[in-house]
Amino acid sequence: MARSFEPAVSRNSRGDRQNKIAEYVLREGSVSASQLADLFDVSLMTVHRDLDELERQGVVRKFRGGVSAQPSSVFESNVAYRLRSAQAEKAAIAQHARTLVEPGMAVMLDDSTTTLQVAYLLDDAAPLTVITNFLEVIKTVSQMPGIRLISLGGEYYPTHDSFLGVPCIEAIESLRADVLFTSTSAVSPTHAFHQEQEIVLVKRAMMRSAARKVLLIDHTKLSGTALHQLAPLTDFDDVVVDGGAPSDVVRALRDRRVNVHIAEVDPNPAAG
Amino acid sequence: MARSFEPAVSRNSRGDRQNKIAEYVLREGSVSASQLADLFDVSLMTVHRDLDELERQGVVRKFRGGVSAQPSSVFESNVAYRLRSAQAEKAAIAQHARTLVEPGMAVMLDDSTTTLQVAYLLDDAAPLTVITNFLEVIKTVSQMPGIRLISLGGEYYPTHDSFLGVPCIEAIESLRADVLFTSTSAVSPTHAFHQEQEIVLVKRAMMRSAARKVLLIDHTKLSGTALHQLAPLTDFDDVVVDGGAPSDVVRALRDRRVNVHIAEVDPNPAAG
DNA sequence: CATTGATAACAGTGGAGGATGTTAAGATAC
DNA sequence: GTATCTTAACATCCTCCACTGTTATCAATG
Repeated sequence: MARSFEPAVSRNSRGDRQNKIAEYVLREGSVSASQLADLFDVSLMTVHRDLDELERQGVVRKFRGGVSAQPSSVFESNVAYRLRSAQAEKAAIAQHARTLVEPGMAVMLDDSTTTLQVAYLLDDAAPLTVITNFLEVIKTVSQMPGIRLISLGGEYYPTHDSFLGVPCIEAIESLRADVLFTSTSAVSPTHAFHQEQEIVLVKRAMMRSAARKVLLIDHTKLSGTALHQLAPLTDFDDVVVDGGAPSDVVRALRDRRVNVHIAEVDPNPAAG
Repeated sequence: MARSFEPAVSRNSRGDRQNKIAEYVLREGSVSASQLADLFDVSLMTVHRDLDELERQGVVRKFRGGVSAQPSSVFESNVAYRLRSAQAEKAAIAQHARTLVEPGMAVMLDDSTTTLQVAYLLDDAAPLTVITNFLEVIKTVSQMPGIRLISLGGEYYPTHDSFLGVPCIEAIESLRADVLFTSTSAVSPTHAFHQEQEIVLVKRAMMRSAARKVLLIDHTKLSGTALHQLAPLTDFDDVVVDGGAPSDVVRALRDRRVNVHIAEVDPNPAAG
């Protein structure tokens, strides 16, 4: 009866091609739709559909005849692209996070793809209480027998697939968790940042309600900033990054008394 | 882009056969597994799997060599069986409920299969706010563009697939809905009942927070009772039943000033 | 101990839905 | 106005997964 709690990943050929298209566009700067159709040996219609998808994700910008890399900042596009493909790193970080969980604990998870990876691994940590506002985590954990699930209510935000707002914060404030796993979109050497006000308020509330606060960050998010400051890094009891983090950045963090853990990427993820 | 929000109904052959098996067992009282395999022309293994499923639903009881109808009370088994098959009635009731919804409203839905049917129909009522504690409704409505979704948090109960408890009630109390659609497991001529304390508390909170309270009841639930009293029927602004309701029962309700609506079952549901 | 029933494990099958291509209609640049 | 690009709509194909059957092992009855 050991079910798999992995996500239902869409067929690879499509995602693969989109990744390659993104890579190509980011490298070349700009390219025509028909060129891409030629290059990847698919119809023009399929290229258009891929480009629509990539544009929706903010990786490229369409114009009549083709696409270009998001002009506002090539760096950001690059980040956006990398975000979609740091799966192995996130899995490694999640594995490390999993070791911090003991049966009987109350675990709080915020809405991020990294904490979702953690959720997939909680199956055999029962008995456990999981608290979250992330619908994808809710769907996953609700299928796990032996895990008590507490949903934080609130208004549903389709862009994050999670519940936010005042009702959510009030729900958080009446709970206490043993450990919080949270992620964010950028960290500087001193602070964690996020671009959305609503999310920042919820994450802060979660931090107030958790005994141990763990920040999960893949290395593509290091050395950046975003609009809103979330918290100083020293407010977290642990910061888990993957092995791709530059050693000087890690050293700088440790110099500032940040408790950094390095999660090495499993070189052979198939042999589970 | 008009997607269907119907449920992913499992292939009919299986459900059909299970219904027929349930029917047969309830009629005969007891039957051997090999008889059933013969009768329905499937393998013994399949019969066992069906019987496991039916036992899980509390419809039959397995013993070595076969199954019998749940001996504790044939009546209840019968109810359990009917509950699974009043789909057409529930759909008709949901259609009627749908006519009470206007764009712009805040609609509250509790956790019941009947209100889930209502949720399926809300797609084209946008803009709309939907408030619910039922995970299946959350999954459905979160896919509907233009509908604002507010999740009531709380502890997840796998048996109901919904969120209950104090956090849920507190969330309800800080909201106000224009209309509440609720269902329950049994109604007498005077009151609505439910067998579980937790559910009753949540439903009562919902009733306090809704301007208009609508009770949705298929006729198999009429003239019964359950452990806990939920509310007098006159507390509801409307009670919607399907056309299968006995006319004397309907008359009795109306004599007691209950505002009963009859939802006729669509004789040709395919021609939508 | 023998016989029958129950379950576990693996393989085959069919159907549903997603992805792609084709065609035609609509939009936009020149 | 024309040519080119884009999108909508439909048909087709393919893949995944739930369902079923078969076989083999395990449990229970007598």
